[in-house]
Formats: sequence, C-alpha cells, structure tokens
Amino acid sequence: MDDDSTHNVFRFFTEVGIIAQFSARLIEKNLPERITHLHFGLLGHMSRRPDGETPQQLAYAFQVPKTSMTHMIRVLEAEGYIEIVPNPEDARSKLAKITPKGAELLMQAYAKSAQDAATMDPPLLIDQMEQCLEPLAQIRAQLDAARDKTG
Amino acid sequence: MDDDSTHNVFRFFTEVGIIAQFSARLIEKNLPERITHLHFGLLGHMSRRPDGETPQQLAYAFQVPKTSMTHMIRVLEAEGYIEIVPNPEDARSKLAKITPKGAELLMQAYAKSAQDAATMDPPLLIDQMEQCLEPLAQIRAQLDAARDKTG
DNA sequence: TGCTTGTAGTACGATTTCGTATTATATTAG
DNA sequence: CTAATATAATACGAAATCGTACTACAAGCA
Repeated sequence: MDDDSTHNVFRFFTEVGIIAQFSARLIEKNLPERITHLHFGLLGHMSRRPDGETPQQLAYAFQVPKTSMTHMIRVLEAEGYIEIVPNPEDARSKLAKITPKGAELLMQAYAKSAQDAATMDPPLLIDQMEQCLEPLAQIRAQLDAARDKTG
Repeated sequence: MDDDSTHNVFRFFTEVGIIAQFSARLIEKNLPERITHLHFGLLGHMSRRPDGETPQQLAYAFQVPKTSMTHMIRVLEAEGYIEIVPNPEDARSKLAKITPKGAELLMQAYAKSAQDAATMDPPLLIDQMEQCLEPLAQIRAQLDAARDKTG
C-alpha cells in the first residue's frame, strides 16, 4: 500500500470516528439518563428478532466483550426495556427480548432524533449520506469478513 | 424529511458507527496497555501543533467532557508521551505538548496499523474509502457547524 | 455411563468516563 | 482599584467498561 493510500485510509477512519461521535450524541440527547446509543442499537436489533437473542450473540454483533454486554443487558432489564428469559435450548444460556416499553422507547427516540436531524442548521447533507451508503456497506462487510478470518 | 431519507440517515449512522469501532480496534491492537485510539488521536493532533494546546481546546476538538480530557492527558503524561506545562498566557490554564517518546509511539502505531491494514484478508476496500472521503468531510463539517450554532 | 473438554454467563476488581461542586485566576463593571 | 462575574482545571463520587477467574451446563468420547 503506497503512502497516499495509507494516508487516505487513516483520514477515512478519522472522519468516520468523528461522525460516529456526533451520531451517538444525536441519539443520546433523546434517551433517558442511563441509556446510551449502544442500548438504542440493542433495542433496534432485538426489535427485528422477536424470539430474542443470547447475550453471546449480542456481544458478537455489537463487538463488545461478554462482560460489558452482561452489564448493558442488566441496565435495560432494570429499566424494563427488555426481559431476560431462560433459553429453552440451552440451560446455560438466556434470551433477551424487547418489551413493549422498550419498543415504545425505541420508536420515540427514533422519531425525536429524526426530527432533530430534519431541523438542523445548516441542514443535514442527506445526498452525501446516501452517496456513501453503498460503499460504506461494502467496507463494513469487508471488515466483518476480515474479522471472522483473523479475529 | 420523508421516511425514506430518515431511514437512510439512520442507516448511514449505523454503518459509520460499526466502522468506527473496527478502526478503533485496528489502532488499539498496536498501542500499549492503557493507551486507546483516543489517546492516539490526541497525539496526532498535538503532533500538528508543536506549541501545544490547552485541555479545554482538546476537550472541544475531541468532543469529550473536560473532566474526561483531564484524565486522558494524565495518562499520557504519566506514560511520558506528552508533557504538561503552564500556559504563559493564562495562569489558570496549561499546555499539553507531545514529547519525542510520544511522537515515536505515534509513528510506530501508525506504521504497524498501516501494515495490518495493507495485509487484511479480504483486502481493504481503499477505492470505496477514497470515494467516501469528500462527502464524509462535508458531512463532518456540516455537523460541526450545526454543533457550533446549537451546542 | 463416566470422564474430559468446551461453552454461556457472571463475580470481581482495576481502570475509565463524566456530572457536580470547588479552587484559582481572569475579566468586566462601577 | 474593587467587587462581581466568568472561566480553566481539577477533586470527588457514581456508574460503565472490560480482563481474569469462576461456576454451571453441554458435548464428545472411551
């Protein structure tokens, strides 16, 4: 990889890092006290999986250590946004499922954040975002694939 | 903003968030124990500002609370990667400057991470990254501008 | 079956994050 | 100049993160 490409890769990661921080702030502004953008992501993930997922699966999907996921799930459960039930297929395991209260929170935060995004000044550059969507998805898939090969 | 655009904005933020996590991992794999990608970012920032910057400026640039920045620069100082000196222009304030040891760490981590990036399997999609660079920079600038207006 | 090895989740502790309150210095008004 | 107000950084404490070690159950094998 030549110096120019290397520089561009780092620049890409830098921009992505900064934008990620902004988006986290945007969401968290519309979430209750102890709930972070990661919790929001968890709720969204679970809303698409009504049968629930194990902490292990969630930890893998969100790229956080198992112990961190244990803690996050506990917070969500303590606040009533998810429920944790035994896994009928494996007595060692559990399943985390979103509750109606969690679905409600998800929807509200989504709507409020969309409202915030729509009323930004200067306005959000949606065209540029859409233009990035496809390449970003490819990049993400590549990084995912590389992770599965090497760790 | 119509539903389609809203959906795309959230999808954009989701992809960006995941990629940011991957890049953090990539860098941190090549950093010592207590040093994170944020510290790496701080060192890079300071390397471009030989006169140093105040903790306040750094906190603003990296979008973290002042108290968090206090802690981060203490870690960097304790490890000898930066030095903290009084600000000659304001006795309340301080200046954080990168040390030779810090510059060395920065360079080494950069080189190693570039090497890792270059040898990924499947290979990194550099073309897609370069394709995103310009729009991402615009998006970042817009988010920055919106922050300065509203907070 | 009984044994060995592997896996899911958690207890625990060190470190980090970050909100609130405090201290020291600077700035502004009168 | 002096007093009032604002600002830079930090002390402190509550909560979050995550590595290591552990427990309980599962799976493979003799």
